[in-house]
Amino acid sequence: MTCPFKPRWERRKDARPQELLDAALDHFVARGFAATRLDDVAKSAGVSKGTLYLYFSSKEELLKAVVRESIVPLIGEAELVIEQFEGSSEDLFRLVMRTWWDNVGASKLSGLPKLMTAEAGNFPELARFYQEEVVDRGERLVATMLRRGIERGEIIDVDLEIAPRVLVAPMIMMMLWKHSNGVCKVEEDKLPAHLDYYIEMSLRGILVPKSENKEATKEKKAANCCKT
Amino acid sequence: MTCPFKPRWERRKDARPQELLDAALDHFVARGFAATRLDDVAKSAGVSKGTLYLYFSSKEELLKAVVRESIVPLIGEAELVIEQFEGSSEDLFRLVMRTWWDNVGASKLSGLPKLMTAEAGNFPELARFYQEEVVDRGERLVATMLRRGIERGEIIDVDLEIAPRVLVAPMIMMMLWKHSNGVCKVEEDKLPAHLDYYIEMSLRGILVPKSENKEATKEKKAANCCKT
DNA sequence: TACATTACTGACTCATGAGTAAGTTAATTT
DNA sequence: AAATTAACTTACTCATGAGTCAGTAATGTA
Repeated sequence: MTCPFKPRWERRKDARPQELLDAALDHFVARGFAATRLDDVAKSAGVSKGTLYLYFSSKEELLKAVVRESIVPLIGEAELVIEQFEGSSEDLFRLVMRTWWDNVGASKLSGLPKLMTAEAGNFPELARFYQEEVVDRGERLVATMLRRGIERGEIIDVDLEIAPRVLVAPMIMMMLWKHSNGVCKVEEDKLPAHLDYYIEMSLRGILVPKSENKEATKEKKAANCCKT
Repeated sequence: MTCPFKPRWERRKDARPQELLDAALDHFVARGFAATRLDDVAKSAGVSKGTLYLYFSSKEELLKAVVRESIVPLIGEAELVIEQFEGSSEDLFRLVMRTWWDNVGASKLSGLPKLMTAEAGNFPELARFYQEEVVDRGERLVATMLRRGIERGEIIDVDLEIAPRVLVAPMIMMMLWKHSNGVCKVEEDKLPAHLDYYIEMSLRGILVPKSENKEATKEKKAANCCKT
């Protein structure tokens, strides 16, 4: 069983925390907080439960760390994109939503919304943290994008408190679907089509109608402009 | 302590199951499956844990019963509304969405999506049941409504598989917000405004533009037609 | 190569809560 | 009013898994 040439285990103080966090995210997302066993998390990370406790003082602290460590980098990037962008609101909206999906929705980080939805009630402090550092910041981000569009005369005069939430909802739902095995089984390969559809429909809901500028080429151009 | 004129407990075989289901829904929604104690559920229903086991053979069976008993009546009504409706697609859409919110979103049943999102992974059979009897049926319902509108020339030629999901997503999210304490704390009293906003924005996304029929009264009429 | 350090293990304790069953009391029948 | 039924309670068992800690082995140092 034991190979005489390889040590039974290695000392890798630096790598352990991140490996444990990765494993923990997987388990928490898959089974929920209460139902995940720290023995399993440790095993997935290739260590024993005792080691886990060297790096995280309790199950709850582990959960908090998972949430904290995985969201910090997410929002910053998108904020930069919006600041620096030069083109039309239409293109900016597409860019931001697609980038967000590529970076978050398509990665394992897409499990966070499910985790927070399920566990927010049991961890009020953690919920507040997530609320402030992810949800609020994300909404402000979309509001900024909309304000820019309104000022440029490209987006209708939407409510900057409500519109971001309505716009963001389908994106969050797509992430939830990915992780709620069986509930609303959107086939994995259809999610990109969903994304396009959602983006174009949302745009029709907020853009100043083209017909107010130009009279020709109206028809149903907006409906299938996603097949670039 | 014990009043000599009232019995310490009553025999109410008929009322117990529903009272237990109500209490169970509350606890499951608030804390998740694994974290709810059957002692607490029983206490909320005014009985002891032993009594609970007279009516439900296990914790899992209780969960299944909660989901089954609470969703059956939901969809049927809406299906009828759509069949019988005579007016425009615009009005039908508003009617269906508002009715759904009043009957489900505003009641404690709005906790079901959260519950299923969180626990689907741990209960595959239950997830399949919910998928078939709630999600699929709901999507078909919206698709029927859209098809009707397309045939009447009032709604653009949307994808009948994808569009319903995108349209329904914000509604589900509103229910999730209500029950994820702290995460995206939409103030309870703002939800109706949200609903209106969501409905009108969705309509702009799917309706054949007014300008194709009539040329005057374009401006931004759609933007504030929710203040009937 | 002996020694010191510490990352890591694994077997333990102990609290919790699901499920059980013997006993109790309300209601019903004779 | 005594006997019977069954709805309900209470006190129990037993499995599970979070958290602990004494011991072990990998690595660095002299």
